[in-house]
Amino acid sequence: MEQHLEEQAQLPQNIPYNFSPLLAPPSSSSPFNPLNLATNQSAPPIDWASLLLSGASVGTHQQVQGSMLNEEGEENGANGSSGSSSKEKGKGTGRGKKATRPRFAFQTRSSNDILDDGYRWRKYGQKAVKNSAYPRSYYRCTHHTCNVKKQVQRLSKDTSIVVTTYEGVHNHPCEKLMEALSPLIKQIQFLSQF
DNA sequence: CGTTTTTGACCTGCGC
DNA sequence: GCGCAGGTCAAAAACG
Repeated sequence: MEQHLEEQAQLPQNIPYNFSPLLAPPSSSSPFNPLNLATNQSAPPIDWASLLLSGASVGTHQQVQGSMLNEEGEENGANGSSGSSSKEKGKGTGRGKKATRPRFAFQTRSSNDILDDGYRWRKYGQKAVKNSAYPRSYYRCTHHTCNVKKQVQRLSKDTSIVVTTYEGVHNHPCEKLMEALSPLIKQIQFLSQF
Protein backbone atom coordinates (compact mmCIF):
# COMPACT_ATOMS: atom_id res chain seq x y z
CA MET A 1 0.00 0.00 0.00
CA GLU A 2 2.71 2.35 0.86
CA GLN A 3 4.47 1.41 -2.29
CA HIS A 4 1.99 3.46 -4.21
CA LEU A 5 2.96 6.46 -2.26
CA GLU A 6 6.58 5.83 -2.80
CA GLU A 7 6.03 5.51 -6.49
CA GLN A 8 4.01 8.64 -6.54
CA ALA A 9 6.84 10.31 -4.81
CA GLN A 10 9.07 9.94 -7.76
CA LEU A 11 7.75 12.73 -9.76
CA PRO A 12 9.63 15.25 -11.77
CA GLN A 13 10.48 18.39 -10.01
CA ASN A 14 9.12 20.80 -12.54
CA ILE A 15 5.62 19.60 -13.09
CA PRO A 16 2.90 22.18 -13.18
CA TYR A 17 1.22 22.71 -9.87
CA ASN A 18 -2.30 21.67 -10.56
CA PHE A 19 -4.99 20.37 -8.39
CA SER A 20 -6.38 17.55 -10.33
CA PRO A 21 -7.53 14.53 -8.44
CA LEU A 22 -7.80 16.25 -5.17
CA LEU A 23 -11.22 17.65 -5.61
CA ALA A 24 -13.93 16.06 -7.59
CA PRO A 25 -16.06 18.02 -10.00
CA PRO A 26 -19.25 19.19 -8.40
CA SER A 27 -21.38 16.96 -10.55
CA SER A 28 -20.13 13.67 -9.23
CA SER A 29 -20.67 12.68 -5.67
CA SER A 30 -17.17 11.44 -5.44
CA PRO A 31 -16.16 10.07 -2.10
CA PHE A 32 -12.77 11.62 -2.14
CA ASN A 33 -13.79 15.16 -1.75
CA PRO A 34 -11.98 16.16 1.38
CA LEU A 35 -13.91 19.30 1.80
CA ASN A 36 -17.34 17.77 1.59
CA LEU A 37 -18.84 21.13 1.98
CA ALA A 38 -22.36 19.86 2.27
CA THR A 39 -23.44 22.21 -0.42
CA ASN A 40 -23.30 19.75 -3.24
CA GLN A 41 -26.96 19.74 -3.96
CA SER A 42 -26.97 23.31 -5.12
CA ALA A 43 -23.34 23.79 -5.71
CA PRO A 44 -22.50 26.51 -8.15
CA PRO A 45 -19.69 25.76 -10.56
CA ILE A 46 -16.96 26.91 -8.27
CA ASP A 47 -13.44 25.77 -8.52
CA TRP A 48 -12.94 24.86 -4.92
CA ALA A 49 -9.43 23.82 -5.55
CA SER A 50 -8.40 27.17 -6.83
CA LEU A 51 -10.19 28.87 -4.04
CA LEU A 52 -8.48 26.68 -1.58
CA LEU A 53 -5.11 27.42 -2.95
CA SER A 54 -5.57 31.12 -3.04
CA GLY A 55 -7.72 31.59 -0.02
CA ALA A 56 -7.64 29.18 2.81
CA SER A 57 -4.26 27.71 2.36
CA VAL A 58 -1.85 29.60 4.48
CA GLY A 59 1.81 29.58 3.84
CA THR A 60 3.75 28.49 0.84
CA HIS A 61 2.07 25.25 0.06
CA GLN A 62 2.05 24.22 -3.50
CA GLN A 63 0.15 21.29 -4.79
CA VAL A 64 2.41 18.83 -6.45
CA GLN A 65 0.33 15.82 -7.11
CA GLY A 66 -2.64 14.00 -5.81
CA SER A 67 -3.25 10.33 -6.04
CA MET A 68 -6.32 8.39 -5.22
CA LEU A 69 -5.71 5.35 -3.19
CA ASN A 70 -9.19 4.08 -2.80
CA GLU A 71 -12.54 4.95 -4.20
CA GLU A 72 -14.68 2.85 -1.95
CA GLY A 73 -17.65 4.97 -1.26
CA GLU A 74 -18.23 3.96 2.28
CA GLU A 75 -20.11 5.80 4.90
CA ASN A 76 -17.79 6.61 7.69
CA GLY A 77 -18.63 7.09 11.30
CA ALA A 78 -19.72 3.51 11.59
CA ASN A 79 -17.01 2.52 13.96
CA GLY A 80 -17.19 5.42 16.28
CA SER A 81 -14.02 5.06 18.20
CA SER A 82 -15.11 7.92 20.35
CA GLY A 83 -18.31 6.21 21.24
CA SER A 84 -16.65 3.08 22.43
CA SER A 85 -16.07 4.19 25.94
CA SER A 86 -16.20 0.77 27.48
CA LYS A 87 -12.95 -0.28 25.96
CA GLU A 88 -9.97 -0.67 28.17
CA LYS A 89 -6.39 0.03 27.46
CA GLY A 90 -4.84 -2.22 24.94
CA LYS A 91 -8.07 -2.53 23.13
CA GLY A 92 -8.49 -3.90 19.71
CA THR A 93 -8.45 -0.62 17.98
CA GLY A 94 -10.19 0.29 14.83
CA ARG A 95 -7.61 -1.63 12.95
CA GLY A 96 -9.56 -4.74 13.56
CA LYS A 97 -11.95 -3.66 10.91
CA LYS A 98 -10.66 -3.98 7.46
CA ALA A 99 -13.20 -1.55 6.18
CA THR A 100 -11.69 0.33 3.32
CA ARG A 101 -12.50 3.94 3.72
CA PRO A 102 -12.01 6.43 0.94
CA ARG A 103 -8.39 7.30 1.00
CA PHE A 104 -6.34 9.55 -1.12
CA ALA A 105 -2.97 11.11 -0.93
CA PHE A 106 -1.47 14.18 -2.41
CA GLN A 107 1.81 15.91 -2.18
CA THR A 108 2.58 19.48 -1.40
CA ARG A 109 5.81 21.30 -1.71
CA SER A 110 6.14 23.17 1.50
CA SER A 111 8.48 23.89 4.30
CA ASN A 112 5.63 23.54 6.69
CA ASP A 113 4.37 20.09 7.53
CA ILE A 114 0.95 21.20 8.54
CA LEU A 115 -1.24 21.93 5.58
CA ASP A 116 -4.02 24.25 6.61
CA ASP A 117 -6.98 22.79 4.79
CA GLY A 118 -9.55 24.64 6.80
CA TYR A 119 -10.40 21.87 9.19
CA ARG A 120 -9.18 21.47 12.70
CA TRP A 121 -7.00 18.47 13.37
CA ARG A 122 -5.77 16.92 16.56
CA LYS A 123 -2.55 15.03 16.47
CA TYR A 124 -2.87 11.63 18.07
CA GLY A 125 0.33 9.91 17.17
CA GLN A 126 3.66 10.00 15.50
CA LYS A 127 5.73 7.15 14.25
CA ALA A 128 9.11 6.74 12.73
CA VAL A 129 8.74 5.26 9.29
CA LYS A 130 11.06 2.78 7.76
CA ASN A 131 13.18 4.05 4.89
CA SER A 132 12.42 7.57 5.86
CA ALA A 133 14.36 9.96 7.97
CA TYR A 134 11.21 11.81 8.94
CA PRO A 135 8.43 10.59 11.17
CA ARG A 136 4.84 10.21 10.10
CA SER A 137 2.27 12.18 12.00
CA TYR A 138 -1.30 11.03 12.55
CA TYR A 139 -4.11 13.53 12.82
CA ARG A 140 -7.82 13.22 13.47
CA CYS A 141 -10.56 15.71 12.77
CA THR A 142 -11.62 17.38 15.98
CA HIS A 143 -15.26 17.46 15.01
CA HIS A 144 -17.22 15.15 17.28
CA THR A 145 -19.10 13.25 14.64
CA CYS A 146 -16.34 13.32 12.10
CA ASN A 147 -14.07 10.34 11.84
CA VAL A 148 -11.68 11.60 9.21
CA LYS A 149 -8.00 11.02 9.70
CA LYS A 150 -4.96 12.13 7.88
CA GLN A 151 -1.32 11.22 7.84
CA VAL A 152 1.44 13.66 7.14
CA GLN A 153 4.87 12.55 6.13
CA ARG A 154 7.80 14.30 4.60
CA LEU A 155 9.59 12.55 1.82
CA SER A 156 13.10 11.46 2.56
CA LYS A 157 14.06 11.75 -1.07
CA ASP A 158 12.83 15.25 -1.50
CA THR A 159 12.51 16.85 1.88
CA SER A 160 10.64 19.77 0.44
CA ILE A 161 7.66 17.57 -0.37
CA VAL A 162 5.08 16.66 2.21
CA VAL A 163 2.75 13.75 1.55
CA THR A 164 -0.66 14.12 3.12
CA THR A 165 -2.96 11.11 3.14
CA TYR A 166 -6.61 11.66 3.96
CA GLU A 167 -8.80 8.82 5.12
CA GLY A 168 -12.51 9.26 5.21
CA VAL A 169 -14.85 12.03 4.25
CA HIS A 170 -15.85 14.93 6.42
CA ASN A 171 -19.51 14.75 7.36
CA HIS A 172 -19.69 18.35 8.39
CA PRO A 173 -19.07 21.65 6.70
CA CYS A 174 -15.90 23.48 7.31
CA GLU A 175 -16.81 26.61 9.14
CA LYS A 176 -13.41 28.11 8.90
CA LEU A 177 -13.21 27.49 5.20
CA MET A 178 -16.72 28.71 4.53
CA GLU A 179 -16.04 31.82 6.48
CA ALA A 180 -12.92 32.44 4.51
CA LEU A 181 -14.54 31.68 1.20
CA SER A 182 -17.86 33.43 1.54
CA PRO A 183 -16.65 36.78 0.20
CA LEU A 184 -14.92 35.05 -2.63
CA ILE A 185 -17.99 33.05 -3.47
CA LYS A 186 -20.11 36.13 -3.53
CA GLN A 187 -17.67 37.85 -5.78
CA ILE A 188 -17.46 34.90 -8.11
CA GLN A 189 -21.20 34.59 -8.31
CA PHE A 190 -21.43 38.25 -9.04
CA LEU A 191 -18.86 38.05 -11.78
CA SER A 192 -20.42 34.94 -13.26
CA GLN A 193 -23.45 36.96 -14.23
CA PHE A 194 -21.51 38.50 -17.04
C1' DC B 1 -8.45 25.79 32.80
C1' DG B 2 -9.53 23.71 28.50
C1' DT B 3 -7.33 22.10 24.45
C1' DT B 4 -3.56 20.22 21.94
C1' DT B 5 0.88 17.90 21.58
C1' DT B 6 4.21 14.56 23.02
C1' DT B 7 5.55 10.01 23.72
C1' DG B 8 5.89 5.33 25.21
C1' DA B 9 3.19 1.23 25.35
C1' DC B 10 0.17 -1.73 23.18
C1' DC B 11 -2.27 -3.97 19.40
C1' DT B 12 -2.90 -5.86 14.69
C1' DG B 13 -1.56 -7.40 10.16
C1' DC B 14 1.69 -9.43 7.34
C1' DG B 15 5.82 -11.68 5.68
C1' DC B 16 9.02 -15.22 6.56
C1' DG C 1 4.86 -18.98 15.51
C1' DC C 2 7.89 -15.03 15.55
C1' DG C 3 9.41 -10.61 14.54
C1' DC C 4 8.80 -6.34 12.30
C1' DA C 5 6.35 -2.32 10.87
C1' DG C 6 2.46 0.46 11.05
C1' DG C 7 -1.44 2.42 13.58
C1' DT C 8 -3.77 3.83 17.93
C1' DC C 9 -4.42 4.89 22.81
C1' DA C 10 -3.90 7.53 26.78
C1' DA C 11 -1.39 9.81 30.48
C1' DA C 12 1.47 13.59 31.13
C1' DA C 13 3.29 17.82 29.56
C1' DA C 14 2.90 22.02 27.09
C1' DC C 15 0.38 25.77 25.44
C1' DG C 16 -2.79 29.75 24.92
